[in-house]
Amino acid sequence: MALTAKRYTITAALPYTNGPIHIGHLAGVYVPADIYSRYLRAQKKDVAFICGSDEHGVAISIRAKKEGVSPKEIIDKYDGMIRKSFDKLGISFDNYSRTSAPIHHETASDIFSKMHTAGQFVEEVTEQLYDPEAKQYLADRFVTGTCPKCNHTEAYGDQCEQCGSSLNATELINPKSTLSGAEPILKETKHWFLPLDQYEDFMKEWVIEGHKEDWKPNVYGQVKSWVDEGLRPRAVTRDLDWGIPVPVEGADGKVLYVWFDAPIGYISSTKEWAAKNNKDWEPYWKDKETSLVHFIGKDNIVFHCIIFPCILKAAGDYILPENVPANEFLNLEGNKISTSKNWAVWLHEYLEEFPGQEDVLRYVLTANAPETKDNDFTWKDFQARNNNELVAIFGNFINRVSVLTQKYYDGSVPARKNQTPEDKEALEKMKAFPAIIGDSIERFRFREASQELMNLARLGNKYLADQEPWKIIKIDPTRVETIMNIALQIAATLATVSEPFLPHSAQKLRTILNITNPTEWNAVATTEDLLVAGHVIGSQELLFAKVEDSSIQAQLERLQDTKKNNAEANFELTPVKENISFDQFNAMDLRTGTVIEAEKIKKTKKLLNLKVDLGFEIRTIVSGIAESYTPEEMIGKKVTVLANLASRTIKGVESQGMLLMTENKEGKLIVIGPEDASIDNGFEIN
RNA sequence: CGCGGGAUAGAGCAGUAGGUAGCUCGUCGGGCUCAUAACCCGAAGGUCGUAGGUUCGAGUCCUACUCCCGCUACCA
Repeated sequence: MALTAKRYTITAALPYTNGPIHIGHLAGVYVPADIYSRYLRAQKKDVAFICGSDEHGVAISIRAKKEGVSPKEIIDKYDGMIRKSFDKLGISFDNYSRTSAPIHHETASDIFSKMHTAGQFVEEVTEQLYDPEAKQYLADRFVTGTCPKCNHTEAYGDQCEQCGSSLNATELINPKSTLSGAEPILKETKHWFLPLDQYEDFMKEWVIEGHKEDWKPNVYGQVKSWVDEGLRPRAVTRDLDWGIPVPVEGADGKVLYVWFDAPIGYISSTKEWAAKNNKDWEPYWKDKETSLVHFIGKDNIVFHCIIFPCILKAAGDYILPENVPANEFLNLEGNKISTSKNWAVWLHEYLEEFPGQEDVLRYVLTANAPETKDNDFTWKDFQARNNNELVAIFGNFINRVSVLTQKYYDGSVPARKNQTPEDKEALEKMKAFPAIIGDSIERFRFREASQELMNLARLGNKYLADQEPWKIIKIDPTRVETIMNIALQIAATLATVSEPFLPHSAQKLRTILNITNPTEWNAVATTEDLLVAGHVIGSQELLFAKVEDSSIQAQLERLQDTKKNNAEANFELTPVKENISFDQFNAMDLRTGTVIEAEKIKKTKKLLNLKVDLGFEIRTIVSGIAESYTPEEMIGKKVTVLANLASRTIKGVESQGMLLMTENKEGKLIVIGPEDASIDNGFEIN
């Protein structure tokens, strides 16, 4: 146990107010952060658990434009929704702020100004692509056009997904802005850069040397790779109209980059909290005896482990994070969670559909948390975890104890008399649990901690099964008093140690046991009687409810519907292209052929290397269909080939033609080929 | 392309100084009946991603490769 810090500042990644909260966010960040914070409070530590809505950035601005509303309407909607659902789930933030709040604008501007005055930024004028219609500078990703290498017509400004080449947006042929469709122009713009290259020594000493042992491998490895590659200056401003104005003269139309302002949101949220509670915020960010911990998802590692710490370092007299326990990602029923595809379990919907079962979600997401690698959330697993663990092990133990106590003693806790070695062993094991669970939590192993919690309930069940009070009561009623007393002590221990994981259930359990002052976490091991003899427990009720097949079925059906709806929504016939002359048509040489060999091109997602028999010769053709067809499926397939397309070398393979394909509603590519078996290879199509 | 993480029983995971492969759920068998058909005991089930190497001995160290995820591209 090494909770030596004087106080703790715990942050959870600021949710982006571009959509509601889903299970991925919860499993990755909010549930573990909440368990950690609740545990620290149980340890009587001084804790500030800080979060807030992240409301700036280009995505919100674009979304507002598309929906024809103001950015404020978007952020107000989701900020409200997110707050409410967090609250219902029992995420115990000490303060939840928002980056559109005046205090945040002040704080972020202030930090920027100070750094600017101290000469901590580098100014640079660069040429960037600009959409004259949308009146906006464009990130590379927002430009599409024809790939100069493979002629793919839908290459992105940074990379062509067909041939895999990295591109510069300026290289694209016929570039188009994805915002307005206009052709982007180059325009000069000035930006402020944080010279991260000057912080390499600092990063090496602080993380590479200093946190080799205590940071998670995924976090440490990621940081190390960045530092080893060499850090480059990073722009901290953007040309946008939505965000915090750059507080420097001549910076009209520029705002702070969201990744500069968002983490500062932790500081402003702390300030807001301190002001409300008549506290001083500064020790929580500046006192060396404060332990700062950031809970985030893996996509955020570089910002929280490199950029933000460098900002804190540059801003002066701030502390650095003690640990950044980033989690991996959670998938849903085998597919990536996606806000835009509505492939998610939304917290606000869950709370309505599973009323009173907030803790079930908390438990399932903890027990199956993506701590070391991506994990999969399935409704079947959700049901199993609830019915087989929470209900069958934890809930059932409590019910057994409560029923027997009511039955034998009218709810009054009996006294402990002569103890057998088994009794003593059970009590000893029980007393060890707070430390065991605490140790796991302190090492950020929440999955393990939740299993230890369950093991305590198992201990209770086993003790009852071994001692068989329902049998002994007929032979030796005095002995049963001791047995039930011990079982009740275990139940009371559960009431204490389950609180960080299952706060609602812990409360319910306290009601069942009629506990008003629960034994403190660290006192369990030293307290003789958590429930004293004569204490009258409350009325019997079930701690957890079963999840029926029907409600799981309903959730699965909804996901099926989502898939269907997505397919329908994305289905859009492209308009007919401009007319071409007969000669142009005639210029294309289309031939029938048969695939005779097919293999996946290594290190690519989509490419197959095909050998196609055209009758008069065998062609090598590279085709981007690997996500729709396996090599085995392609072999023997009749296909249509554009035979006189200029050859291209893709991934080192010379492709001599192109297969004709179409795409179905699900996005699967379908080969267009002659179906009639009488058609031989090499025949012309016209 | 580069870099990081992961790959261990049907599923989810431990295995962090190299020495006979463990846990939870599920499955099968048994016991019990206080308990939400709950609980307790036992069994089956793994060539530890692939191929080499170091070693008396490798899930654990080295090399190469394969697959999944992420970062580089503001989705935790």
